[in-house]
Amino acid sequence: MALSDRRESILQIVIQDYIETATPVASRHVVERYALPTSAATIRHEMRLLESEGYLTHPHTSAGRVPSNRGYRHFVQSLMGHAELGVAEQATVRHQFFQAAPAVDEWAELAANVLARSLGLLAVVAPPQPQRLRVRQLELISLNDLLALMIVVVQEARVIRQLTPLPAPCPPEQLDAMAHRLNSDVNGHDADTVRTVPAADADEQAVLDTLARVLDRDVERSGAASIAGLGGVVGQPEFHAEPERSLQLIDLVDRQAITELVPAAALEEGGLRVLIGEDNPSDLLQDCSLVVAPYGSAYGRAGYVAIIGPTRMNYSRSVAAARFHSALLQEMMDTVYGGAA
Amino acid sequence: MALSDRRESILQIVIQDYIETATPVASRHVVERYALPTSAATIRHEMRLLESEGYLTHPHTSAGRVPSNRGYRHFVQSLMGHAELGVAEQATVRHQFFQAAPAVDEWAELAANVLARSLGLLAVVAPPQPQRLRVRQLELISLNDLLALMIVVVQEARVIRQLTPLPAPCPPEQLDAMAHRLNSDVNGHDADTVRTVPAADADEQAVLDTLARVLDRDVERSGAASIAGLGGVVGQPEFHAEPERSLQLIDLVDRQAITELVPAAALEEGGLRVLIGEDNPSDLLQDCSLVVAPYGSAYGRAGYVAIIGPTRMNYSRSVAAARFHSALLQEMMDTVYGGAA
DNA sequence: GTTGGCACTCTCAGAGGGAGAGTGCCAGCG
DNA sequence: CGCTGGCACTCTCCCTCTGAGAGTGCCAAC
Repeated sequence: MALSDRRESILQIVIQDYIETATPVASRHVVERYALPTSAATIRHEMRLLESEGYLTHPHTSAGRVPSNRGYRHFVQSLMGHAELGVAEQATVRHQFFQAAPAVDEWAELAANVLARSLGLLAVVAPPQPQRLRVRQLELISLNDLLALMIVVVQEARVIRQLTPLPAPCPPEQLDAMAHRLNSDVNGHDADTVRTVPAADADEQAVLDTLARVLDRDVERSGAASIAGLGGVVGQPEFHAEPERSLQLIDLVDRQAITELVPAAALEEGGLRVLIGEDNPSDLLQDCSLVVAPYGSAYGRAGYVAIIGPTRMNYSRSVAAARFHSALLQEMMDTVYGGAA
Repeated sequence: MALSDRRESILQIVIQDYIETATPVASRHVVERYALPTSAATIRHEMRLLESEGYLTHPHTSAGRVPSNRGYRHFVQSLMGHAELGVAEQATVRHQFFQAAPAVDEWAELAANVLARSLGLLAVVAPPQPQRLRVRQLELISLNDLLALMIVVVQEARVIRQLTPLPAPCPPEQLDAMAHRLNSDVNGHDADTVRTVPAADADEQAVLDTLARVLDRDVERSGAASIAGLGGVVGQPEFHAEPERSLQLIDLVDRQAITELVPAAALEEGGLRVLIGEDNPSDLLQDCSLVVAPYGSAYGRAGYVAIIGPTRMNYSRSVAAARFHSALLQEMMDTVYGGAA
């Protein structure tokens, strides 16, 4: 059922006002604040119809109107338009990335921090997960005769450090020689092919075993997402009323398990998605919304930029910010990896 | 003023009971639960004296007794004894460290996680901060003609990654040659001496500049502490009553600024310290206690293991765990760096 | 020094009541 | 037919009051 123009703009006003004030919106308030040419009674009448169509709700008889999830969904799809981050803000963010020029692994963290600060919501940024890691350079640093620090630079622009025990004593010069010898053998190899490289002695075997293991392990671990903005989101009024929910969320962030909240299905299509309330599979997010923007699918399982907040979040800003950051991360990855995929 | 034996044991019972139950301890409860050979009235009499001496307090007339900060302090100094972690628990933790054999930078994170889980409190583990970083090995990986990924292995067993723009186009082979050339020039140098190395051309100058900058920058950054257990600590009953305080704490953790709460003075003496309530300089911790165990002072500014929780924390377990983990980290650093300091 | 008894104090939870905020509806008007 | 002002109605919120319960403080007796 299509909504009349006036009804749509009233819906828009109610939603925007509620997003801003977090208190139920009264008919009189709407008329006064937005200087509408109608009376409160008329607005009440329209609101009543909007409610019967499922776009608004009523906490109790004598309260103002609150958007329903259906209302938010309509707002996101048709009403809010296609906002972009302001030019100045875009420039500031780009500056932070290119000026600080952080290490590749820290892009996600920087992005999460910037997003969390600017939106006051929870931001989760997960880097793409390569299917496999290929060795680019192997370094062995002797710590003592029986222990070496292995440093592996992989083609996927990550660096892995790992302590490696050596079964037979191996002085520094010998270790250097081994590293030199192995480098040509393992260059470009992934975990599986590293396992087929023949070893000259027990120490070499130990090094190769460790190498294969860390290449496998880091494929898993690389999914480690950066999280920021917990303080902002649990400070939102909707969390004051329900401390248990805050605790659950805090615990999830604390255990770095927040990624469970982002359903894999949301990443498959490749585009930006907004999950509102019960759209979320997780119980914890039944009163929350999730904005997900995937990126970097060319480099393995896609990474994403996600924003989590109460359903009463500023969708316009959130969507614009998520879109901008995912595009920026995509652009930076393309610069660094080139067509490496 | 010295306490009689009986009064001391009553104080001990009250503190331990309160630590366990988090509710004010009544005289009758003490007699019944601990099967004392006296009547409740006698206990009341003793408690009254303990209160007049400042070891206990009274939330209100008809409530049981609660330890005062002075009481906790006396408990920590004289009553709780010198507990050690159980042998089985020690073995489990050691196993986690040696089995997973995480990279050096991840020790702190692992320690924080283990501590937080086992104590249910906030754990902060900061690695020692070297005064300066010295280059051990420099790698340059060509991303395109104008952009290189610099990887610096420093003697302090850390690895730094940094994107480096190149003012003049530089093909991969040339970059390799430059890295090779520079390696002998910068080996063993710190930021200051790197700045004195002469450059052959603009690209080399750019690389050296970046190198000096990151060596400086990472000295700061290496202080980045690992934090875990936020969920556990804000779940404690003392935080339910004061949501603002929880929010402040959450925000501090979120901003990674929790290290501000650990006063530098506590690290100077070198031994384990317990700061109770108003011992803490921070306002936020007026009702909390902090257990700090420094380690690794031989490798720069000392790192530490810190436990933060309500004053009603299990001091015995916390102190034992902090002591054990700081010793373990010290031991692991000694293994890896040898006498490198 | 220890004990039982008893009055006293304070909290906590639930009930009641008035003020305030907003709606729903109706009758009248352009 | 849509819009408007008016008014009754409902629900929350906050304040107060009250009774039950928990523990202490003190006293007189052992």
